[in-house]
This record gives sequence, structure tokens and C-alpha cells, in this order.
Amino acid sequence: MKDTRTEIVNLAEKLIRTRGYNGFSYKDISTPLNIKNAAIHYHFPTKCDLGVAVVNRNRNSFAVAVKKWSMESPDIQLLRFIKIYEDSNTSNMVCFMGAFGSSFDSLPTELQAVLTTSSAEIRQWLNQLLKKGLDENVFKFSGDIESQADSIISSLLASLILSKVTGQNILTNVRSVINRII
Amino acid sequence: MKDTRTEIVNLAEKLIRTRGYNGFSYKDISTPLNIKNAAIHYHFPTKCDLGVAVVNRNRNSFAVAVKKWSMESPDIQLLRFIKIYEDSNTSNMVCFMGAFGSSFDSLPTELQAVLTTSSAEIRQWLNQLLKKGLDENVFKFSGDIESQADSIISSLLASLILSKVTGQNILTNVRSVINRII
DNA sequence: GTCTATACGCTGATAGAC
DNA sequence: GTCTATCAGCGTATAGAC
Repeated sequence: MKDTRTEIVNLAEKLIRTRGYNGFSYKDISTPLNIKNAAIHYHFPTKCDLGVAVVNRNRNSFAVAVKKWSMESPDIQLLRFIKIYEDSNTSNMVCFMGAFGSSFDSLPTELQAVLTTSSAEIRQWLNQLLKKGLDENVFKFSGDIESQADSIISSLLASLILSKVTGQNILTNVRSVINRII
Repeated sequence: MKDTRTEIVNLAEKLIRTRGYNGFSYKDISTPLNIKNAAIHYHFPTKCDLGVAVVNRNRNSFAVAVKKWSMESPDIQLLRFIKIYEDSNTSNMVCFMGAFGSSFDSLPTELQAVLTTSSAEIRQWLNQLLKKGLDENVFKFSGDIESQADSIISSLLASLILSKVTGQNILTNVRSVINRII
């Protein structure tokens, strides 16, 4: 028996990552969970608070995972990172950055801020990983690290979106990007 | 003096590509244009019709542009394609595919269908361009054409979204993807 | 073509009982 | 914590006058 708060965030995340932040309402959460809208407002006073909670849980999960991987080889870590997106693809969801990002200008300032912070954290981690991989001769690529990192993140983020639009699995092509550097 | 219909589509496109399909209302169009909501409904009976009009105008513009470029060298055509996204970035907009795609499950079926068709058209054009470039020894890359095409589209689409979230110009990194094949 | 007027369900949100 | 009750405003959409 999970607690209500967690179930709300679970469903909110799923809704956000399939329908977008502006594409769901409190009813879409309260009805399936057999609770009332007021119960959601008890846990999350505003919709913005709920959105921030979804982002922060992702930030925390990522931080925990990354720490757990930290002793592994850079190429293994990179594959684990990609695995996150593969799992998202399997469950027909885009990543939370893509979900929020494409309607960025419509979001509350507080939500925008936490998204910007989160993107910086992910990019910083990948930058450091690529640098480590280069130093250890596990990765091989020319050009600067930042471009390579953004290229990888872009491929992953966009593949999830394009998989929805095209109806095909686009993520498989990311492998070719990775194979070029490993 | 432009006609109202065109001005409606212009503003709708801008709103969709900054706030998402579910992030704007008729009021966001009628107020700036100094018309009433009913006037919008005269031109576009439903919001879905308006969304479809935006997509179809993009499809048409693309088809016209591509035809105009058709006699040019593949590398020039590729740079012109990228220029479209650079212009989007300058005006702080994501591409229409990214804008609609990340909230795909919330869209009316008709809108989903035209988006899927549009994505197929763009991918097909780029596939043919890459093939032509390979044959003419203008492009050099290993791996299959489809993966390379999707990789380019992904980089462009995601760069626009990440530019919004990070507050930085991510699109510059696409150059490194292109430089690898030209 | 554009207007006024109107419909009406839904939206996020609050107050107060239990 | 969750409920009932209630809210004002907004959402898309329609009918009919001009």
C-alpha cells in the first residue's frame, strides 16, 4: 500500500511525459486514484508545486544513480545513462526535459528555474564522464567535450519525441552515435 | 494589410512553438489581433483545425523550399536545411515537430496523423539527400543512411528545446555533427 | 467576415466538516 | 489526510444579427 503522495507524483509524471504539463488536469489524477481534487491540493497546493515535485524527484533519482555508478568504467556509465532513455521509450514516454522544454514559455517561473538547474546538472555530469573517458582512452572523439555531450543528450531527447511522432523506434539510431566514440 | 486568416495562423504558430498546443487559448490570438474569438472560429471551426493548418503550412513551405534547392549541391542543401533551425533558434522557437511531439498523446487524432505524415516527408527528403551526397562523394560517413538522417534531425530538434531550457545556444554544436560528414 | 450574446463543462483553487 | 461544497474564471464552441 503506497502512500497517496507518491502515487500522485507517479501519475503526474506519467501524464506530463505523455501529454505535457498543460495537457493534463487534476481530474486526470484524482479519478484513477479514487481521491478528490482537494486531496491533491493538500499535498501540492498549486499545479506548479506538483510539476516541481516531478522534476525534483527526477533530479534526485539521477543523482543517486550517478553516485552508484561512479566507480564503474566511463563506457559502462554511458550505457547506463542511455538505458534510462531506452526504458522511457519502452513505456512510450518522452524524457521530462523534453516534455517540459517544448512548452517552456508557458511554465511558471519557479518551474522554469528548476528545469534550467536540472539541465545544468545532467550536462555537467556527462561532460565530466566524457572527459574521464577521454583521459582513460575509453572514448575516442575529436572536437570539444561540450559539443559531444550536447550531441548525445540531443540524440536521446529527440529520439523519444520522434518515436512518438513517427510511430517507429528512433532510439536505435543513437547507438550509432555512441559507437562512434566508444 | 494582411488577411486575418494568415495573421491568425502566424500567431498560432508562434504560440504553439513557444508555449505548446495546450499552452495557448483563442484569447491569446484574438486580443493581440483585435478581433473576437468568433472570428477565429469562422476561419478555423475547431482548435484542431487551427493546429492542422499550422502543420500543413509548414509542410507546404518545406516542400516549396526543397524544390527550389533541388538543383544545388547536397552539402549546400543540407546547410540550407540547418538554416531553418538556426532561424527558429534566433526567434526563440522550437520546431513544430518538437512543439507538438512532446505532447503527442494529448492531441486530436487528426492532428497526430498529419504530424506523422509530415515527419515521414522530412525524413524521406533527408534520406534522399544523404544518399545523393554519398553517391557524389560530397558526404562521407559510415553506418546506414537512416541512422545518420535521424541523428541530424534529432540534433536540430533537441537543440532548439535545450536552448530554451539551458538558456544557452545549443545549436552551435550541431555544426560538429555536420562537420563529421561533410 | 466580424460582431454580440450566450452556453456550459472544466479548471485550479479554497473553506470548513470529519 | 480526505472529504463535501463551492467558487470565479477560463476554455472551446455555437447561433444569429449586421
